[in-house]
Amino acid sequence: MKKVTINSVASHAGVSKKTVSRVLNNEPNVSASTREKVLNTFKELNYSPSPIARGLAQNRSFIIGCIYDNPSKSYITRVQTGALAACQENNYNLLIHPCELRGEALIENIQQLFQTSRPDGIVLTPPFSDFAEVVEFLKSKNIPYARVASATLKDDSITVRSNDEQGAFEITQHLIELGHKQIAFIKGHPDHSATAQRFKGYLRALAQNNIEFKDELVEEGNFSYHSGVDSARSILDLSPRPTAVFASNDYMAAAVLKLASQRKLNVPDDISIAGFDNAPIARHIWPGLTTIAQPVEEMTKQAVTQLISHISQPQEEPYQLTLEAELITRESTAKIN
Amino acid sequence: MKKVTINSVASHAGVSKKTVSRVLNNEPNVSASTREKVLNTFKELNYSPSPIARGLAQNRSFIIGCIYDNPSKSYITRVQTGALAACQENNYNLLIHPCELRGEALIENIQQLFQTSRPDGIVLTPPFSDFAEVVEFLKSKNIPYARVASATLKDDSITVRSNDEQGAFEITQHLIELGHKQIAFIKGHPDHSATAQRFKGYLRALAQNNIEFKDELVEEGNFSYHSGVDSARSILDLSPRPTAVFASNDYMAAAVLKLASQRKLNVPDDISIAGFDNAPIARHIWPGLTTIAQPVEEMTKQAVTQLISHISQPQEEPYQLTLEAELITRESTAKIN
DNA sequence: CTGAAAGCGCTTACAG
DNA sequence: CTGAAAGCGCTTACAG
Repeated sequence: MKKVTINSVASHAGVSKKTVSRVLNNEPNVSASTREKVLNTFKELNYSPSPIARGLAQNRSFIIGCIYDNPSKSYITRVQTGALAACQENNYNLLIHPCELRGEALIENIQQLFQTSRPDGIVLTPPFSDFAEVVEFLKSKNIPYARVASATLKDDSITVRSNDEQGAFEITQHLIELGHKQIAFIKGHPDHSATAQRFKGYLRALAQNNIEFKDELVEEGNFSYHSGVDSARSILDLSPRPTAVFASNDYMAAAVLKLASQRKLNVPDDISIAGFDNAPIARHIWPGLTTIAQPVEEMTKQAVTQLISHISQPQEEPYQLTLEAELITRESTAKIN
Repeated sequence: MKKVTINSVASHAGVSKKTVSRVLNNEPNVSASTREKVLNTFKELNYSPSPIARGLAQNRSFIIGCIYDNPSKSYITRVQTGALAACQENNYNLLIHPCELRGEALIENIQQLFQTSRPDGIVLTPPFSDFAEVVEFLKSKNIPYARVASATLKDDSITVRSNDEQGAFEITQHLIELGHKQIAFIKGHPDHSATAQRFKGYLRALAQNNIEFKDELVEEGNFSYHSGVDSARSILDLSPRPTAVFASNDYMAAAVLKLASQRKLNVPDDISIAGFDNAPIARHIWPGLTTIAQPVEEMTKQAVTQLISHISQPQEEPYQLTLEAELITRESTAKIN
């Protein structure tokens, strides 16, 4: 069977291919009868227009590329969910392209993406949202992009973030209100802007309550479960042992919980544990983790929706939005004994 | 700045565009000096060929589409990891396209994908790997596809599976060897072929050890954590309470563990719990879950690698491979008290 | 309301 | 070893 193209349809329907194209794109200036004739031919020949040909003619691919390098798989899943929602609403498709932030060939890797495909726009997720090198590259290539959860890099592009500093403040405040003063903190990945933001929120809450900051209570993690295990070990070995631990994400908090359980510590009676992100694991373990719910799906959906609308008609005003995070209290935090 | 195309390069280098195309594609029959001249022009003009134009001319997109509908996010993440590895090795890109198996418009949804993009091939993951309607559709459209973890549907296409029945047999055998006879079982999603396979393995182990099968020990889950909670409730309410629970995946097993912990049951002393998949959560919780490690990434990578090679040159022999699953024992299972 | 021509940026098939 | 022509399947810009 031969491939059916706009030409087959045109000749079969006895019209020009321009008219077929008009019907295809719902353009005006086609008589009702002609339109119907063409529509029937579509069905008869089982015609389906080639997106590649349209792409070449219009210089568009209807593809959004998602660039990420994130130790938290569940974060990526949520990003994808949000991005897909926006794409589906707009007849776009989503291409995923993980990159290694610290790889030798980051920019080459992204260039590679554009050599093999040509997304109409890129959604940048942490840590790339704040990575000047990548942002500059996209700008130099004139590729539309949107940034999710950026915090530090000033850039007049589409940006949707949540208030990490405030979230970290609130959860620390929550621990303080429960009577905790010795609150250990596990930092996230140093390349992620959220890491500094969450640390800031922690510091602000301590300061506001006149609690002395102690460097020995702070551990360097990297958002991975594994790094949480290492940090937990150091923290639980401290003497006196802190009465609470605030980890910069739920994976690391889960690691603290696991290690504490292994050591027969009772959570929250012996030690309170809090996380960040409201990842699935936060409610899948026992006790459930007190955490900060970030609207990751919503942030990404908003960012991609704006990106797509910007692609069709570039806007003057850059779209910048900050969504609020929300404290979720579960069983892992309690009043100090 | 004007867009630089094969024409700009050709005229700038003083050759025909066919020659430029030859250099681009590393074809022979270009003199070393000409090749170098063209290569230099590439750099000088910062030329990057248009994948869309090439796609139209070659009728290829260098895109693989991944179709899925899976309640387990971590499974999807692993599928993506494997598919991406294969794509990257072959200069392909990965498009993700979730579908609702039970949505009214499943086929329309997939058709939609082909109206907005045109992947060169499709990788089908559970439950679609065994879904005749989808397979038939792709076949009718002459779209190359590969199936991951299919178990029941006979189809002479590229298929990579793991031995779910044997894995389930082994983990049940493991529980039996620990002295358990009252082993509850939580089924997976009825639309997934793995569900029946895992149940079969459970039954075979019981039979082989002359343990009577009891219907009341079997709960219907759907692979989601939430369904695990419901099933766990019923199981823990049984009297006498089973001494072990084998859940068809780790999420549901984690749910059993959480509920047991909430009820102050000690795992594994009061009750042993086993899962399936070796999802991250299996090692992130305490006690760690005894489970079956399935090589999901490897299965998908193999499937996509074969798919891509089949796209370039269709093979006669269909590629069919079965990988073995492996029992991982952790702290959640122990000798019966 | 309709269509013929040119073009998107490449490759294929052929000629020399 | 090199290139002119035609074509991939659409859209754009223009003419009527």
